[in-house]
Amino acid sequence: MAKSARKVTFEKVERLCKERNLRLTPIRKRVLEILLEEGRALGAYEVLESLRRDGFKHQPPVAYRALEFLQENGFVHRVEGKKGYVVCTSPSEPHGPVLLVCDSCNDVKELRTPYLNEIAGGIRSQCTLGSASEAKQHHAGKQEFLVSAHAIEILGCCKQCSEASELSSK
Amino acid sequence: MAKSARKVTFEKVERLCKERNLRLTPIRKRVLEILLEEGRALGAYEVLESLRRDGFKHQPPVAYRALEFLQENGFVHRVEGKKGYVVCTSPSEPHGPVLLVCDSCNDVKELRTPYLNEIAGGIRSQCTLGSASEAKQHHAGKQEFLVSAHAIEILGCCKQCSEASELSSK
DNA sequence: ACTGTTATGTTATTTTATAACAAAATTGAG
DNA sequence: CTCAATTTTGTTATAAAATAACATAACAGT
Repeated sequence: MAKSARKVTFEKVERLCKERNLRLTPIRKRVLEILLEEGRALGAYEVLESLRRDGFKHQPPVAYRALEFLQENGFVHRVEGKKGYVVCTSPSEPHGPVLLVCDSCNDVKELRTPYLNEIAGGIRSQCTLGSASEAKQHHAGKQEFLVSAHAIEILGCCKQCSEASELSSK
Repeated sequence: MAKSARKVTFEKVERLCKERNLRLTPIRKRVLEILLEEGRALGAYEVLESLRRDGFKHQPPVAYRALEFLQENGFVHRVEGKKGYVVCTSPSEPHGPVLLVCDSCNDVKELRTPYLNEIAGGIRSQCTLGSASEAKQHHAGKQEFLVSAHAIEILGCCKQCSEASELSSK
């Protein structure tokens, strides 16, 4: 993520916290910065190590609590497949993420919201039907499955890593 | 999962192993059975506990190795959000799963393959473009992101649990 | 039967995550 | 401001999930 984009995101989160009366305390702010600076999925213990270098307290709960706060309020996403966390690129309203996760460098790119809704909507609409009897239930106002959230992680190789491996194989 | 469906799935995996010269050893077979019997996402240590009850060896690597074998060959899917594993309902050819995961009972329903491909195709087609410059790269045969796999997990509440909580709230 | 390969047995350790409770800081009411 | 309630932080300890490493056993092909 470019430096200017980092700043924009950081200020957006600060603004959102004020609007919502959330306390963006020094630890929470620093954890957000750490994630913004790295750009890739960071594990809680990697965050912890950064906190240690910055002179913050660095027992596991310190990082986990800050990450929990940021995640609950939609400022970061958990990357399940990497047991890590990345900054959300559109924190204005909560959403399930669609993440492109690079397997070699852990870089994460979040797909933009309009497309996200397209996918999520498609999934949601499919969840309630599929056969004649299920369609009937759907019409009766019953749901097969009540969707509350989703996690979509696409694994692969980012542009940088593709190019790097192309070069090295020559 | 109904008993007959379990049997069908089990025999399908046995057949696939023969076709592909894979060794479905007693441990691997038993782990598959355990997952089939439960139907929901089971953690490695839950599998291990079942193995122990069945008189099998039950150190962690025993379960992890069997699960790794089953996963690598497309017979089970990992449920990242639950740190668990479920049996794949269409193991004939490898695919990234689309899973409906119940948050209260860990029941997992895998969406059927045709729909899966629809989603996956949608995601794949979106990965290469998005802006004019990216579209150009696409036409030049370059990819922004090379997709190798995906994990799509929809969280929510299954029918049984919805009905149960409806009853208890009356 | 021999040999290379694959799978299992086993111990130990690493990595990830949370429980529990005390102390400090912050907020809001009076 | 002062007090009480709430939230956040500090800290210790432990739980839960996953893997490293290496020895032994089983198997497959020659």
